[in-house]
Amino acid sequence: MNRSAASASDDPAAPVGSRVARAAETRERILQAALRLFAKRGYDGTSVDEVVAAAKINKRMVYHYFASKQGLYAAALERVFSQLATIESGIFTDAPSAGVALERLLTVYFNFLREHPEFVSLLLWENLQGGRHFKELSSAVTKAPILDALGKIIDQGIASGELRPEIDKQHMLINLIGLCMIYYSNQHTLSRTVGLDLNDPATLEAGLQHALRLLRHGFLQ
Amino acid sequence: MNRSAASASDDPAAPVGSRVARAAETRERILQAALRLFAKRGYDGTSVDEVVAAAKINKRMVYHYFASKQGLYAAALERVFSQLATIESGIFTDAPSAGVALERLLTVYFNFLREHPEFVSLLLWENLQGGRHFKELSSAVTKAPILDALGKIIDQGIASGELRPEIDKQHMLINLIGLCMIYYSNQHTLSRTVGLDLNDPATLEAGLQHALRLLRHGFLQ
Amino acid sequence: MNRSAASASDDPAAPVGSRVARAAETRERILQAALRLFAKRGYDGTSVDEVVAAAKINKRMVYHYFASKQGLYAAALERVFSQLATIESGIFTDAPSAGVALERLLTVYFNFLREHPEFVSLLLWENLQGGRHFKELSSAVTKAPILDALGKIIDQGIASGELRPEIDKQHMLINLIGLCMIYYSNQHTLSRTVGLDLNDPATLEAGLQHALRLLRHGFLQ
Amino acid sequence: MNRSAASASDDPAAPVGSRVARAAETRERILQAALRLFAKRGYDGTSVDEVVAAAKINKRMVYHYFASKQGLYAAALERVFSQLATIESGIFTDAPSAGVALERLLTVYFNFLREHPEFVSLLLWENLQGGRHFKELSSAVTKAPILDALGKIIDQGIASGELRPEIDKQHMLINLIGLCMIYYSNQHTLSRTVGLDLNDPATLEAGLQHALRLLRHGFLQ
DNA sequence: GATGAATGAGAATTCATTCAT
DNA sequence: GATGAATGAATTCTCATTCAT
Repeated sequence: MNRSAASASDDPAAPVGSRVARAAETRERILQAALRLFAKRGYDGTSVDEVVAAAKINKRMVYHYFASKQGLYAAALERVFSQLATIESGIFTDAPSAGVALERLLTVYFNFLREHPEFVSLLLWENLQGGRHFKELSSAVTKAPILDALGKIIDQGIASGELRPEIDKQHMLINLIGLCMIYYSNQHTLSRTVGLDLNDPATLEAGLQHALRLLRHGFLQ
Repeated sequence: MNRSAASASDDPAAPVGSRVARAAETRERILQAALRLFAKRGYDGTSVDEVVAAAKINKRMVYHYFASKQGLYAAALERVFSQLATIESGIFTDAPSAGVALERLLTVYFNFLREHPEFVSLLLWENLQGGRHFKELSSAVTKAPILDALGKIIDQGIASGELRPEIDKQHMLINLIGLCMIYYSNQHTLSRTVGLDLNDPATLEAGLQHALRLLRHGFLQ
Repeated sequence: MNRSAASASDDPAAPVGSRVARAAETRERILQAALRLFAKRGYDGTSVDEVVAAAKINKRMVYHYFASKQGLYAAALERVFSQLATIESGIFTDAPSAGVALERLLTVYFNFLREHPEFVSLLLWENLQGGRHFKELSSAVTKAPILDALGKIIDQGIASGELRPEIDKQHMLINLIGLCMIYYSNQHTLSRTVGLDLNDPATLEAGLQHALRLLRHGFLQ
Repeated sequence: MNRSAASASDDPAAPVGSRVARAAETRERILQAALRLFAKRGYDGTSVDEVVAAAKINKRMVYHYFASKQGLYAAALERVFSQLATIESGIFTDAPSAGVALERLLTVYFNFLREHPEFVSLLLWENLQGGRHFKELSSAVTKAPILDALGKIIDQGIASGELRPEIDKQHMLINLIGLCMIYYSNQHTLSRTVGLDLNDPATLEAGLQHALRLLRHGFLQ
């Protein structure tokens, strides 16, 4: 968090103000502007000119650093995904039980989505486009690092009799993500459909608690 | 030919083959083409020319019937939402218990999404665009007709002691939708992230069963 | 000759001033402008904007009628080649002898090139580009219609003992074209290299006569 | 590496590996790349970036050594023309007769064109552009060195009665060049028009022989 | 109701050239 | 001498929309 995305100019080998530093800064400015605009308006809804205007750079630089609009989009996608990796650490390691670990995961993921709307947006845009660019990313970025840990937790929980034995780690992860994602992916339509303001922090908090209880107990008494 | 996809030409006041009928058919052809293209490529990714080519009509007709590209998109959105109304009937009315009713709702919704990919797509496109057009639609279309029925079911279930008392009808509906939607909204990225082919019917069926069990029991033994 | 290239608006079915007529006129104006500019500056040296400015039409019309810059170039190439077909008629039909026929051909071709600089230019540009677009043209346009007639003339001339027996119709045609073409294809460099103004009609006339004599007698006494 | 294509690094004053030598080598690499690309794609079809990529040098170097793209083109043109000077030597000096000398000239020129396609290309590009850059070259390069020798040969041939007296040295040279050049300048279009593969060495050899016979005897028996 | 030609603004991308280091 | 980042104008082509018929 204190290691900002624009780390390029923090490189000690590239002193502030040097050509290399300013170049990296330019690249980063473009990427940030693109990230914001792609998230807000999608790939087709964003023009290179808008990115250029937002980043206050010469248009040619976009092609200098990213080769094409598609390349710029791919870079933005990669950047946003690498943020997700910050979640994993410490969720499971010191959890007193499998149940607590799963609840922590739901909580952390729910809050991550709230704090990273560009992640949600880019993820959905990408899926709507058939996941084209996502397929090009290295699996280091796209693989859920949580999955392995989650598998162990679930195995232990089942073995100890804490968790129901039919639980599958892959579908469990999807369930967890679905319970969180829906509050952000369908925020605008759901707000109207169910008559709740899903932009209101209190509503979101209530949603998280509701999902946690569902997870723990199901709906049955 | 006289049994077009849409209901327009079925209007008894518009005899088949009449000018009025052909006019309605033209309108319907445009709307169907737009629906498909908007779902596939989104608003910005679809050009009026593509719709015109797909519908095999004169470009001017789009503006005749829908005034603008935005109008066409709104019509497509409305059409796709009206499909959702087909769900409600008969889910709750003859359910033996509240639990069964909720499980039925999850099942029906899950399968509805599978069979209506354009609904999923347009819904997500719309949310990504801030729900602008959705807000313009009449609440007859956007209100979840299930919500009232769901509320009664839940109230009864809680009263009878079948359901846990903290269950909230609005968040419950969101939970249900989230458990279903995630399989379609994030199909492409999740397939890679968790290593499952979410396009495979068997995988989807397993996902539905997993969600149903979670709903019923939670994860705890 | 009195059937101008812009024949579209002469179509009796399309009265002058009608929409169809004006549309054809627009297409023709674009083609004429393109012809002139491509001949003068080549494919890469000509911008669509320049064509648009010269034709005084909206840029979109170029793509409406010719789909792409390449399509426009191909149309120009085809147009210029169809002009060549005007040569053939009556060169050989009433020639008193094979020798006279060959000399007439040289003369007519030489003068055709003089009067059709765009033909020369486009032909050379096309060869420099590897003949790409030429290959796409229908053979009706690209086949030398003279070749068959020339073959007969030469056969008769050889049979009657008028012509040397080793003469080959294909290489003979190439020789004839080469003797003419060089005066136009290399006009600027040759003018300086040999110290003649190849733009001067008198010089060109002298060149034609020199080529005719060479053709008739060779250089030997 | 120390035997570069150009003569620059052979300069004894610039020892191999010295800064001067490497500088000359850089210049030469640029020139060679430019030569090849200008010949293949023409002036407008070649971008400085392509030259830079082909020569694997820094873009700034082009401007350092050649001031501008035009300067680079002029240098390429000059280089290619200086190759032509290699023809002259020894064609006429020991020819047994004027006729043999002319035939040798045709043969040598024909083969020179075959072996120097960049010469043909650049020559034609230049003519199509109106000979602009050619006019800027020093006459040492552009003057046909053969012309004087050819004049003497022809004068002697006419005087001795070997050659026809109306032969003009300038038009004669043009005739000779035309008979050769056409096989290369119009290679692609003629191949299709006359139905011969002008890329085939055997066809070219037949063409040369045909031209030689025409030169010697004309077409008449 | 239906047609297709026409428009001008804007799309992504590339151009030759210069700058600071 | 050599580097590569930076520039602004120009490139081909597409956009949503309107016009006259």
